[in-house]
Amino acid sequence: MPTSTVENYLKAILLRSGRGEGEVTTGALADALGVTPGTATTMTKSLASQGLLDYQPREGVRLTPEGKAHALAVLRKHRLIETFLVQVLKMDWKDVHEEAEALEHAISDRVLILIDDLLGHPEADPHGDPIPLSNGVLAERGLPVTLATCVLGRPLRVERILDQSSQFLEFIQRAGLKPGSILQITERETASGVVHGDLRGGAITMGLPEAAKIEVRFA
Amino acid sequence: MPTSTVENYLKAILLRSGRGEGEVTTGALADALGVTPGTATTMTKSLASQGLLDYQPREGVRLTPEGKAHALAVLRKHRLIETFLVQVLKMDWKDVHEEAEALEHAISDRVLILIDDLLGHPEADPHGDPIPLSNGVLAERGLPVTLATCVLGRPLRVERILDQSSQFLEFIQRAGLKPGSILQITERETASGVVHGDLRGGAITMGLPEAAKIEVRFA
DNA sequence: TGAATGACTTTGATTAGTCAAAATAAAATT
DNA sequence: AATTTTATTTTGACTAATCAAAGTCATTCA
Repeated sequence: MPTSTVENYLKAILLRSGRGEGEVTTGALADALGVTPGTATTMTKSLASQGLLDYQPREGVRLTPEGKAHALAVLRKHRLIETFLVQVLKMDWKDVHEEAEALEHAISDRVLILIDDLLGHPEADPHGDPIPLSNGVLAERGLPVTLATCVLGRPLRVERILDQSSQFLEFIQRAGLKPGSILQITERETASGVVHGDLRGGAITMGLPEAAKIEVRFA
Repeated sequence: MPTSTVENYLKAILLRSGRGEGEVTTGALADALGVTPGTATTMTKSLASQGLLDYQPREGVRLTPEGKAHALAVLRKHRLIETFLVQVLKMDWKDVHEEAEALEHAISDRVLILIDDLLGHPEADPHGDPIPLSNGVLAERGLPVTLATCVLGRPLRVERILDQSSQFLEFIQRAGLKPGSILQITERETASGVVHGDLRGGAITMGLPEAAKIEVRFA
């Protein structure tokens, strides 16, 4: 029974060790968790001694199989809870991340199964992020296509929003870009860093970094 | 933002300061929370210094208005969560207490309002315990009538189960004595400590201490 | 009334998680 | 290559919550 602090560290490492080589620096961890670098170093050493991750001083950390299993279980809880909050409690889309952050450490496996059943075993949460299966398998797709990299002039469906900050989600909601929405990109000006698109309902404009946070697929 | 430990102390004090004079001894608290007496003393002093309760050494503690408001808020969460787990997630009756114990510290007021709406503002949880209102009013009834004190031969409706241990709840379930059930007591042998009753479905027998934990009202 | 009993409190120590600031190592710059 | 910058680690200290064991009261009981 790891503490919620431990769970948060493991989850943060999992989310940051993407498809790349998977080494996460203590500095990045400290940033992600809002603690000082020294604290992150201390904690990683402690987690390493518990067998949850491998740690080479000044190199970074990497989850062990055991640590990864834990992290995936927490991520599964988080995403199922988000889905539950939106679909059953009709909670506002931009608030669910924060709520799930607290609940993921308090909900038992027993309750999680009931929630999963009630929801009909969803594959993705409201942001379009895939929900790990209970056996720890996370359906990771190939290289993601985003509004910053997609071809111009073809209809696209929004698949996933890669930034969970409520500020960004509010923009997404205002612009009508939730997962499932259909749009196409008309112009991309790399030099000025601006992306233009067409959406049923009107034209949209956003910056390149923002466009890179919206994953799409051919509609 | 009190810690969950603080919330547990406040709730335990509230539940134990019933209608009596309301002084709870540190020893009783230690028992209730499963800590050593010394720990309970230390904590009560700390809570007193935070203005959540009044503490006279070797006398006991009593909630201040502020402490009581906190405690009632936690109790409201606990009982609404129990109701939610049974009614929405169809969780087994005897498991909900334990689950709610964890969730009551993690669920935000925002989510609680949504749950309360979804449930239609229930007045009592599945055990029949009254749910405090959001303004802190707790509908306490007069002196309770239980199977240990009720008259014989009259139809009664089970109102409330006063023991939340899963062992006892399992007996309640087996016997068909959930809140709402109708029965009558046919015989009470104080000397041998046994109570006999009739229930649609058959006769029941239990000990006096057990009978005292089942609150009833004329059907 | 004067010990004995039991309840409560103190004391000293421990664990988890954290920070601030000093120390060190590696990388970048000149 | 020497120096500066930046990232990381160490050190010492702190808070919340806890325990074990020693100390203190007040009450019973003889």
